[in-house]
Amino acid sequence: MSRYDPSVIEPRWQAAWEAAGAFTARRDPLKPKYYVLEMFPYPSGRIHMGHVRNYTMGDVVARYKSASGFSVLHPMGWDAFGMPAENAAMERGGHPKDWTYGNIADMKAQMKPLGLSIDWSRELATCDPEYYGQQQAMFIDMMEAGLVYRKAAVVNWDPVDMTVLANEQVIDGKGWRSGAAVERRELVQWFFKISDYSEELLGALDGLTNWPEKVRLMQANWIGKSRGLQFAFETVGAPAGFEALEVYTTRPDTLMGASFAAISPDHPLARALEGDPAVAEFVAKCRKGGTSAEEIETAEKIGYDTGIRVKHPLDPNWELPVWIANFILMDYGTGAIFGCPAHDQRDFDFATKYALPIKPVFTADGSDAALAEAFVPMKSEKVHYIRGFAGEAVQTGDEGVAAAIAHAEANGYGKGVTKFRLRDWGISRQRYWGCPIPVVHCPTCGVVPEKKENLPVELPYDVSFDKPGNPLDRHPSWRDCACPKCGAPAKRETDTMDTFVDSSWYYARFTAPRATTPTVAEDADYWMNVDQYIGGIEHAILHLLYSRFFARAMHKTGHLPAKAVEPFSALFTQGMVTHEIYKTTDAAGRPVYHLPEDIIRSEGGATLKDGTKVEVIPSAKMSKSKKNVVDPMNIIASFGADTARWFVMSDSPPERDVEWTSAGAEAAFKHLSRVWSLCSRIGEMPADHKGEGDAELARATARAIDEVTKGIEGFAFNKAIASLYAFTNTIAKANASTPVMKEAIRTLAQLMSPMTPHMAEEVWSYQGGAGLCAQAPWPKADPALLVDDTVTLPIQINGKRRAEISVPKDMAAAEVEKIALANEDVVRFLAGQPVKKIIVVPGRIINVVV
RNA sequence: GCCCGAGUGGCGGAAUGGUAGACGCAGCGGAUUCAAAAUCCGUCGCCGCAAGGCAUGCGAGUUCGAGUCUCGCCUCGGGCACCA
Repeated sequence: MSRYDPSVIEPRWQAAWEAAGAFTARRDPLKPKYYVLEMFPYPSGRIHMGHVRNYTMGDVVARYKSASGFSVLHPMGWDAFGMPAENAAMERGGHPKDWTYGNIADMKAQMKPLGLSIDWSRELATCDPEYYGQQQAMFIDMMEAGLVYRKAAVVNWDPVDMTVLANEQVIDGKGWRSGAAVERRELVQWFFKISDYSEELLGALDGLTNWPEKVRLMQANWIGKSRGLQFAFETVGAPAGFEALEVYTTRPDTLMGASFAAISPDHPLARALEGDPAVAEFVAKCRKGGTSAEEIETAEKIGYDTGIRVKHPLDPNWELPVWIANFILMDYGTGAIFGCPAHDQRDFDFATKYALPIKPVFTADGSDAALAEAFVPMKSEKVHYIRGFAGEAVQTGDEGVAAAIAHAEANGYGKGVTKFRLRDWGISRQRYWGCPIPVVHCPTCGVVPEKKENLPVELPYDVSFDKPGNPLDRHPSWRDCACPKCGAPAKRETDTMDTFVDSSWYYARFTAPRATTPTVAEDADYWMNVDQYIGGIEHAILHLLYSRFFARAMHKTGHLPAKAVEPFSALFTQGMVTHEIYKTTDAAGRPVYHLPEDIIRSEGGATLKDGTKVEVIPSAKMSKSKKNVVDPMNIIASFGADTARWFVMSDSPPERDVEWTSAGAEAAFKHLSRVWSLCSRIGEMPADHKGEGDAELARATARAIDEVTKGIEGFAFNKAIASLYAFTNTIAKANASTPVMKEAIRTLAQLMSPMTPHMAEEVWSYQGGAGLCAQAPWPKADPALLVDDTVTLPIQINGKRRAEISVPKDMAAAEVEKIALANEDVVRFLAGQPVKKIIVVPGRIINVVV
C-alpha cells in the first residue's frame, strides 16, 4: 500500500459501485424499505459546502441503512424551474432551458466525485415535460376535486421580477428573490384551497413526533388558529347596504371597554365612502405607507372619523364612532374591529392620540384607576373584572372569553367562531420558466381544463426575453388552441405555476419517476413515506407546509395512499456551513472582501499575500458577496471527497452551524492518512504474530461498533466520529495478534464507510474483506464484550470526589461500602468523623455523607 | 412586543441527576532531522511549589449528589408581528 492518494482510489471505487449497481433501488418484498431524501437542489451551476453537508448526511443514513439490511431509496433531482434561469437569459442572453440543463450537467459532474450512494437512474428535473406534464394532470384532478379556484385578488406585485408573490414570499415588504419593494395590485389568480385543510394541517402536527419541535411550532403559528366572537354592530348614518358592521374579536370579554369601532382602509365600507374627497385622500395616504417592516414599525397610527356610529350590542343607547384606521388589516378577521384601549396597546395609542375614552374592563386588584398604558396580562392569568358582563368577577381571561361567547350566543347577538391566519395558496406566476397551468379560455365555454390526452402543455422554445413581463403573452401562436369542450378557437392560460408546486410532490414522483401517470400505486405504496427527510431550516414553513397539503390533495385525487398524507415521517434540519470573512478597505473607504485562498493566516492575525493586514470578521453563512466561500471542488482536488465528507460531519452537531476552517480540513486529511498507514502496518504484520491485548482490543472493537451505531441512529454524527478517532488510537496502540488486529481494522473500515466510503473500500479490500464494503452487513457488537468485569467507582464525601476504587461488577452494595470506608484516602478525609449515611449507586458512584 | 432555542477551557464541542471538559483543533515539551516540513511520543481548565482550592452566564432552590431539574435575572441567536 502506497501513500494515501484519494485522487486515485476515489474514482476507482466509484466505478466499482456503479459496475455493481450498488445503489439501484429495488422493490424487495423480503426486506424492509427505507426512503432517505435530501431537499433537492436548485441547479445554480455550482455546488457549495452546504450541499456537501446536506448530501453527506443523507448519504451516511442511506449507507448505514443499506448495510443494516434495508432496501434503500436514495434519489436525487433538480428543482429546475424558476426565475434565475430567466434572469440569466435576460442578463446574458441564451435560453432558460439551455442554461438550466447546462447547469444540471455541471452540478451533476460536481456531485459525482463526492461518492454519494444515489440511485441516479431515478434522476428527474421539474422542468422535464415528463415531470411537469404529470403535474398538470394532477392540477386538473385537483380542479375536479374542488381544490382549485380563481378569484380576483389584491396581490403582492414584484415590480422588478414582474410577478406575483405569495404572502409567504414577501419578506419585510420586499420580494424574497428580487428584494424589490412590493406593490399592491388586483389580478385574477389561480389558488389552491389549502385553507380547507387548516384544521387538519394544524392538528396533524401533533403526530409528527420525529420532526423538530421548532418546525412544528413555526407551522402552528403560521396556520394561526384563534377562537373568538363574531358579531354585527347596527350602524347609524351609514350608506345603504351597510346597515350592519361585522367585527371579529379574540377578546370579547373586553366588550364593555369598547370606545370606538375601526375599519381597514380596504374595507368595503371605506371604499363606499371614497366619494368623499377627504376619505379618498385619507385612504390613499394609508395605502402609500408601504409594507416594509421598517416603515410599519415607525409608522404612526392614523385614523379618520367617518361620522358613522354603531350601537353597542349590550346597550342600544351607547354609540361608538366608526374610524378608518391604518393598522386594521382587511385580510384578517372581517377587516373591522372594536377598539378596547384599556387592553390593547395599539388601541391605547390610538385612543390617546384621538382623545377617545379608555375604560378598563378588568384590573389586577379590582381598582378602577386611570391607566398609563394598556393592561394586557396573559389570558391564563386571573384578573378582577370590574366591567365584566359574563361569568365570575374574578376569573382568567380564557374563562372570561368563553363566558362572553356563551353570553353572546345565548342572547343572540353574536357567535363563537374559529379563524385561521393561513390563507389560500396563490400559485399564478406571470413567468415563462414554470409549469404552464393547463387550462383554456374559451369565449363560449369559459375556463376549461385541457384534455389529459393533450398533456403536457409544453412550453414553447421560441421565446424572447428582451422585454419584462411574461413572454408567453407575447408569443405569436402558442396561446392559440381549440377549446377542449366545444372545439372552437380558444386561448391558453399564460400563467405558470409557483415553483413551490413543483417541489410539493417530487418525493412521490421519485417512487416511479418514469411512469405515465403521476405515481404508480404499488411503487408509492412500497416506498412512501419518506423515512428521513433532510434539509435546511429555511424551508420550515413554505415548502414543508405546501408538501403536507399537496400529499393530502394527491390522496384525495387518488395519487397517493392514505398513509402518505404526512409524506415525511422524520425531518432533520441541518445547520449551515460558515466561514470567517476577510475584509480590507479600498482608498474610498469601501469594504473589499477576499477569498479564503488569498489569505495567509498567522498567529493572531491574517494578511494578504502581499502582506496587507486583513480584518477578520467572525464566521457567517458562506456567501458570494462576502467571498467567504470554499469551493468543494477545490477541497476535493487537494484532499479528496472523503476528507470533505469527514470534516463536514465532525465536530459540530449536525443541527448546528459548522465552521469551515482550513486547519480542520487538514486535520481530517491527516486522520485519514493515519488510518491509511495503520492499515498498511497491520497488512504487513506476520500472520503468526501473537500479542497480549487480544481480549482488550476485541472489547474496544465491540464498544466502537456500539457507539458509532448509536451515533448514526441518533443523528449525532459528531459523536460517532469522536468514537472513531478514539477507536483508531486504540488500534494504533494495541498489541494484539494479527487476526484480531485485522478484524479491528476491517471493523473500523466498515464503521467509517458511511462517512468515508472510498477509504473504507480500500482498507476493506486490502484486509481481505469479502466483496464491496458498501454491500457488507453492518457489524454487530457482541453484548458480552460491552460489559466490563470490573468497574471503577468514584467515592464522594459530601458530594466531592475524594477517591476511587476498582471492584467486581456484581459486588454486593454492603461489600462495596466496606471497601470504600476502608480506603485510605477516605479514612484520611473522614478524619474520624461519624458517617451519617452512605449511598451506593451500583456501577456508578459511592457518596459518603458525614 | 410575543414565541422558541442556546450560554461549558484559547476554539469546535462531550457528559441516562452520579469522576465536568470525551474527541478534535490550537498551544507547550520531547524524539527524529545538518535544518525544516511531515511523522511519532508526551502534556494541556484556572490559581497554587504542594496539600488543596476554584470552575459549566448570574442569583436562589430541590437533592446524598446539579452542566443537567425548579424559580428569578442577564446575554446572545432564531422565528413571528399594527393578526384584533
